Amino acid sequence: MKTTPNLILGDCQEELKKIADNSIDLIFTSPPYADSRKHTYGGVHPDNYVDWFVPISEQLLRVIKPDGTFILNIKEKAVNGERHTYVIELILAMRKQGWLWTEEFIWHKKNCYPGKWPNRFRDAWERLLQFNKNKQFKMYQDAVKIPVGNWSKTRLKNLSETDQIRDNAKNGSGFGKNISNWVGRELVYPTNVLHLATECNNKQHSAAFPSSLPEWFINLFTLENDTVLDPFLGSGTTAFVAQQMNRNVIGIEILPEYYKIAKESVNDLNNQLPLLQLLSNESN
Amino acid sequence: MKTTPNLILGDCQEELKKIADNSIDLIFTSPPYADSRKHTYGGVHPDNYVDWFVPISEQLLRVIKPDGTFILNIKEKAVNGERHTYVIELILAMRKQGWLWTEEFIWHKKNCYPGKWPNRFRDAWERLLQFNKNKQFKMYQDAVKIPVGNWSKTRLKNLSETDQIRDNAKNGSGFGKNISNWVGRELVYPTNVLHLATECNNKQHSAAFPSSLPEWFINLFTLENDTVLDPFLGSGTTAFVAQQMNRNVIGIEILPEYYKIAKESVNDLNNQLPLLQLLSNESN
DNA sequence: GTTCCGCATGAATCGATAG
DNA sequence: ACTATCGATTCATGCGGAA
Repeated sequence: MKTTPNLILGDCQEELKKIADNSIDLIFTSPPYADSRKHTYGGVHPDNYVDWFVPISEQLLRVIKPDGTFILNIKEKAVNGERHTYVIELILAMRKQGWLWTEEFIWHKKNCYPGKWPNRFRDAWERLLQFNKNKQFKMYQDAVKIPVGNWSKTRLKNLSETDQIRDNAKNGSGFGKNISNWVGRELVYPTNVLHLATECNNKQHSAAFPSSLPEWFINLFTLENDTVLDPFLGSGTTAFVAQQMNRNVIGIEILPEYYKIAKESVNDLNNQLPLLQLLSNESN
Repeated sequence: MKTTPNLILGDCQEELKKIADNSIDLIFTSPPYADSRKHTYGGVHPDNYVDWFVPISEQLLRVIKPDGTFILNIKEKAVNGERHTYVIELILAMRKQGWLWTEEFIWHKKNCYPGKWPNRFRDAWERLLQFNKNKQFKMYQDAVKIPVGNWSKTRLKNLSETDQIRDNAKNGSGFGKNISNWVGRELVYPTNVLHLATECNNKQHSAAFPSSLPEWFINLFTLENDTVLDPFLGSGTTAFVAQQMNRNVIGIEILPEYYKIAKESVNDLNNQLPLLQLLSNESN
């Protein structure tokens, strides 16, 4: 039974306090990056980022189930010619709080646009930090198996490497269908590097991450009817995907304009459920 | 003019002291990972790793030129179900020494070690931490340009005006990336994600990393006749490649058996220079 | 001379067992 | 209780031999 998503307009620092202890199976979020969305979120300065986040992660530690998982999508900015250290300092601070730093996944952004700076290349990856409350946690590895790599040797030899990797892209034209033919063949477990396009399907608003990113972790760490929390909802990608996957959703967003977008996108989903579920099945 | 590689048998902690200040253009090294090569290197315990490395990085800071670069290939182990924090603590410690943490490249290992565990997937990436002495450093970006991939070719073809507008609005920095500038170009700059396979199958000496890894950074950060240092030479991949690329080489290795392998491989190179240069040109 | 198949081999990690 | 060792698990790669 699917419940209506619980989308909350408010400051997550306050709203999280209203959530019960040990009630969340998965937290997936992409907090506002330091100093980037200055005009929208008030712009947390990199030097203050850890102090700003630690009270929030303390609440997250309280509300997550003992066998739940927290996935934090984050990447440090280059400040003054250096990578800033607030992310790695945050890891150390959260461990002091009691979080276990279980793993670090890499999101390799395949299709970011070319760019040039005198002293660095395009940043094509982000961290997906996995934190847990305990060493034992739920993980459904079979839910994210991928086709065995041998196909590159045998069948798709003529295709270029970039073409072969395009299986993750949503624009399932062309080779997407070819790959689906091989899915039934043999499946292997993936690695801790995710190849995903940055493209977002939503035409109106650009999300911070593609829907396949939360989708992958929701599959990996939750079952249907589990509860997914995103304390920095943004335009609502996590909530939309989780709802689509028959998970319970709690989302918190401080900005009315983003909240409105998220709310509408989830409402659309509820109204058009049959169609969208069909599409989702097709894309699998 | 190429000089004979200066390969030194000894403890780099001592041998580094004999190298002149501000004399090295690029340091590329892959130190023994914590607790791994126990049988060979004596196995630095993860908890002691930072204390062990800091005196070495202090020497490296002394010998590197003001506009030189230090690339550190490293990855934390999983200890007790968690990723250990010695790598991120090392970054903080080296910054206190005066190093700038300029960038973090990702080496995505296409063929990583197999295995299955209840709580994690296979580890398919390693860090390539870039440190510099000053904000201004030498970087020859054109030397590592890559042919534009098929994906971006098709993407650029289909690029609509709204796509450009949306992208400019997204980063909002006013640094509008004019995509049309890239149409028709043969070569583009790479990103900070490197996609390489490990060379696990070389008969005699299986290197920790493929030769294309040091090759890429040597191209990026040095010119011919510059000096490359590897204080943990191992089987000598860095020295071999640097010598092949007409760079001066200093390599330090503490273990006689590895030292011997490195020495022989570089000697082979010197004797068969014409052939190997031919091969190297062909592989480019 | 090609292509194909079999096979050994890794910067691994966990859990159990032994001292 | 804490540390050290060992077996089981798993897959991309490149070599060598065979068709």
